[in-house]
Amino acid sequence: MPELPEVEIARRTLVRWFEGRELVRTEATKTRTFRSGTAAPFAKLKGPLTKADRRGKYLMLQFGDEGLMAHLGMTGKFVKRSPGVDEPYSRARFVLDTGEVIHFRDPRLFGEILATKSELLGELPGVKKLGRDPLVDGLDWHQLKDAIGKTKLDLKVALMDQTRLAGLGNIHAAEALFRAGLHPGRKAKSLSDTEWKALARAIHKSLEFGLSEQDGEEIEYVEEPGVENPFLIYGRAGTPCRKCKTKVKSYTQGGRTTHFCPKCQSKKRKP
DNA sequence: ACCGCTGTTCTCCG
DNA sequence: TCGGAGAACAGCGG
Repeated sequence: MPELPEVEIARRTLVRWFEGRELVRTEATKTRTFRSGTAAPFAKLKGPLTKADRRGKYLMLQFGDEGLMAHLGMTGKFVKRSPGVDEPYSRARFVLDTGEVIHFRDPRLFGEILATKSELLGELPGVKKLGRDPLVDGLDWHQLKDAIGKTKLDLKVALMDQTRLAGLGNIHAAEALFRAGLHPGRKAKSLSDTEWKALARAIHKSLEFGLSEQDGEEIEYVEEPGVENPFLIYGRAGTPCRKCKTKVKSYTQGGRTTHFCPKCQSKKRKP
């Protein structure tokens, strides 16, 4: 259920898994995962992983001239398994020269894989429309203001609009707003420069935190019983705010649940 | 049994 | 053209 940090970790993990290895063959199960394009280019993939890029929540892998776009959707993830071990909800498989298999596992099928010529990866719809990526392109407060400062959208909705800014999802948009002390329902165009600066910093902090949280040998997003919610505001409705103890509230915004602290994130503009 | 969900895209409407 | 709401995709867990 990935946002930028999880996708970036997936990218790094894939690079590690492919290091010094060759892709021997691919296998695809016929599902919605391959909803665009044709099967032929996917079947052709082989050899060393020559490039692994990420833009927003999209992964773009290259095996020489042949490329692969992968989007994890809500429940997609890559896992590496020993030969012969089957993986529930495996939608695509990458067999390495060691015999190990990297599975694209995706129960809900919101994710997508598309193979095409490497040079066409950047032209794919979805990829092409992406806005600035805070890690790949950098994001200072001027750039942030340029990206979302003109829209009438609610601030949180604007932050999640992948065509304006690529990579933030429901969690990290909420986290960044909490760190910046901004109400998610503020209009994006109403921010003061002080607030833009705070928000730009907060975005970087949230993403950094996400990256540090997720770093590990295996990409693992599964919530385990007893493991505490690592986020400052996301998923904390009804519990005391970590900063001020005020009861955290939530409401629906752009079809998604937004969590915020009414005291720390007042609607009042800070000049 | 019903609801919600770390996402995207589409449609319908004003 | 923009923005808002709702649906669709599909499985699982509370």
